[in-house]
Amino acid sequence: MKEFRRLQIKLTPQRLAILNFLRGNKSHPSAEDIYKAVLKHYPTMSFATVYNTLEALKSKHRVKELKIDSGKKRYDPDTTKHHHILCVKCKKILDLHTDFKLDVPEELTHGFELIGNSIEFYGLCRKCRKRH
Amino acid sequence: MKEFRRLQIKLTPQRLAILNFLRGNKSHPSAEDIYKAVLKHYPTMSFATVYNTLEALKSKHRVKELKIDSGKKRYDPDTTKHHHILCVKCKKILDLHTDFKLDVPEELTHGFELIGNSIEFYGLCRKCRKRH
DNA sequence: TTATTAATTAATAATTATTATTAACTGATT
DNA sequence: AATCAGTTAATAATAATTATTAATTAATAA
Repeated sequence: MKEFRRLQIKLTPQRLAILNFLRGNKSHPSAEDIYKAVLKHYPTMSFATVYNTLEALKSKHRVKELKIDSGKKRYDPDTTKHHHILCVKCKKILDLHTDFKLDVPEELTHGFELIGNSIEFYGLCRKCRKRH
Repeated sequence: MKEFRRLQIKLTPQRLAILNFLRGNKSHPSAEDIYKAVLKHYPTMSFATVYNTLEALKSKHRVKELKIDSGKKRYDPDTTKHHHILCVKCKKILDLHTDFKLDVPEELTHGFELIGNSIEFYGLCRKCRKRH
């Protein structure tokens, strides 16, 4: 649909399926999560297509890759500025919509041209706290 | 040496070699970087030992695992509170020793018990800026 | 609408990073 | 010096991701 036309990438049923799964999704899924979910409705989906599509969406800033969960990438369709909390036990990720001011003094940037930043919080979610 | 005795893990030449390589090292090496470097002086070193030792040092809070570089873990022997800047092109990581106050309003934590946080900056280093 | 073409799919192989297994070995304690 | 528990290192296994490529398909132009 016109959404994809705006993205300047080809509209395919596979991509539509992935985008539909991601739309409004707050679970911060991994590539595997996406693959498994979309597979149900689209049994010929391949892993390569998931990665291809994520790459396309990433390059169009329609999805953000999170590095918070070491070992695997997690994806977030919400590209507005916000941060995350990871439960170190169950690996659940929740959003944290607050704005933090991070002013870096020029003399500490080592000559870097700063592009962006990300803030992650680590903790124990309610369920995992109960389970001791 | 007594350093290791304090760590309550056995002193072995391999571990000593790894610790010596890490000591004061500001390059934020990956496991492979460490392996290759130590291999020069210690040709029987195995990858498993690098990972074992890193695990041991991590559990004793003598080294911190960084998730800033997606796809691989990087390690930092400086465990004092500080942050990092990653060059998105050459993947160089530099330290940023500034303190940022991150007060998270209770009502936004989703019931999480917060343990810690980390802040990463992304940018282009001087060299990579020049190389357009 | 159809033909063309350039991008995409999906099967598969390859790669990269990490973890697991285990027999031989070795440092620390007795 | 002997014992033993922890460690090494070779290797296999796993997990996540990227690369390859022939067949397919969406977008565009005729």
